[in-house]
Amino acid sequence: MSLKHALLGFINYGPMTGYELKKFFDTSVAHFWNAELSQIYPALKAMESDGLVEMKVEVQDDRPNRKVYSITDSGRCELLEWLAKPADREQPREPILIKVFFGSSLSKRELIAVLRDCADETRAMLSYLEYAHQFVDKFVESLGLRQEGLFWQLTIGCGLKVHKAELEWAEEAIERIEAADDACFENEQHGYDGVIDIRTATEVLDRVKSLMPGALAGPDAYLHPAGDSTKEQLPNQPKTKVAAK
Amino acid sequence: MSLKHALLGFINYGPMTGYELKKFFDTSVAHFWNAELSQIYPALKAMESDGLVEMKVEVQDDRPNRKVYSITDSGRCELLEWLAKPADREQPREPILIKVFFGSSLSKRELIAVLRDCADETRAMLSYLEYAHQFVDKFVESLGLRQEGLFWQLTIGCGLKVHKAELEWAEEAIERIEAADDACFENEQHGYDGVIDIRTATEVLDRVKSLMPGALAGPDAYLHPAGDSTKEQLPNQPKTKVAAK
DNA sequence: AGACTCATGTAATTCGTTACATGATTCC
DNA sequence: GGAATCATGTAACGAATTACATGAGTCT
Repeated sequence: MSLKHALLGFINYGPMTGYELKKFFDTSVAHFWNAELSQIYPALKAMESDGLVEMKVEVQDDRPNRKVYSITDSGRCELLEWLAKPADREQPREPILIKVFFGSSLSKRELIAVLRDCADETRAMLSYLEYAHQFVDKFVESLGLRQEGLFWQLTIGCGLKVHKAELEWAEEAIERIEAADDACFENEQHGYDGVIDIRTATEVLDRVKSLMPGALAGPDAYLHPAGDSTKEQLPNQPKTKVAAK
Repeated sequence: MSLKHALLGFINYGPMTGYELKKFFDTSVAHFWNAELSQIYPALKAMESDGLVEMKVEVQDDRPNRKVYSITDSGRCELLEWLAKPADREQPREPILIKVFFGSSLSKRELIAVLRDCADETRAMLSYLEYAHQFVDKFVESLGLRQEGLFWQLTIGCGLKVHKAELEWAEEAIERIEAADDACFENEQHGYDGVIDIRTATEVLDRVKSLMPGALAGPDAYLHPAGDSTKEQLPNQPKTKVAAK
């Protein structure tokens, strides 16, 4: 669970309330992690009963009381341990690619509209990140936190690089689709039994698979760790199934 | 819900069972969408009662019966409508960036190890995608489906571009961190009250925000749609909050 | 007058993963 | 003999979003 560790990370900067945590999330890690208050409050409660954080109520008369959370030794330990572990990846989910994948069902015009929209959103994201870059500079300067600045800017740099690549792809895709033969589109009006005979397709799938051993066994199959090279196999050396993880 | 529409997309190619759908998922869209059988089966049931697909049982004696789903007119309509709508984006969640963000708590060595691991996984992903590219070529050729090939390869092209960018970033980040001052690391042993005074930080946050109007109002604030330019505002022209979506 | 900020939450629902269950057949 | 393939599912759990609830104070 990354959320709890992200919260721990912020609380490790100094004691905070849930409300403040939400603010920091929105102004710093929003481009790669989001959290709603309705998720933060229960998470803090759970972390408290796990002994990772401690809570103190600050009474206020004009406003609702504040519940200030600070990190415990156990929490700091847990955080450091988690940070040093290799990061696990979330399953990527890109609705835009589903649309492109089944693009043959759309008209050329429609598919291009979808991609243009995607490109626009990506451009908006890039503007945001450029702004965020300057923002962090000013924030870091005002508080005298040059050390943290390096890491914060690295995460923004990642976003910039990746989204630039995405934008380039979308623009290229639009060009390629514009150049494509009209016969590629709106093919839903093929025969009623579908574009593909599934039995045949499944057989071909299996045949191509056996021609390209290891192919599509999942990206993990292509990992050849530097350390233990005992049980790992390269895709060109077929044997049994490649087990990883 | 993209899953149902992805399923519809495949069933639109031709009638299939849940089991076959899982196979097609794993060998074609796995790099941007995953689905478990335990999710596919209930989804198909729901789609059937929604009238998007029809089911016919194919009795088999040696193996369990097959439930073959085919798309209905209503389902095809729903699919086309969904495909033509602008794609919504999933909230990105990148645990690796959380680790980099809080990198000052780690030692230089530890942080670099985490990033190297990330780079390795990205390289594995790239190998997988290059393999997948060839796989699709052979598959498309064997079945005579040049039209679909264009779209399928575009999705792989996206993965290649984006992951290459990610890898480049990781390699650059490692260099930058290696070059960084030692004082940037393991700063958890600062004063007990934390690295930052949260009250001050919050004030600075607000001040920088007011200096950079529109900043960090979220990426949507940077969208200037070509069509209706009435209610949209650019970040340089501060007014009230920018509402979007 | 209306919206936004501060400050806390709960409840319902959706989406997805992991684990469990069954059982014949076929491949190594 | 053990694993994988074919073929169906259910149940429990976890993560995240959306909606609902409260209420004083401040800003425009």
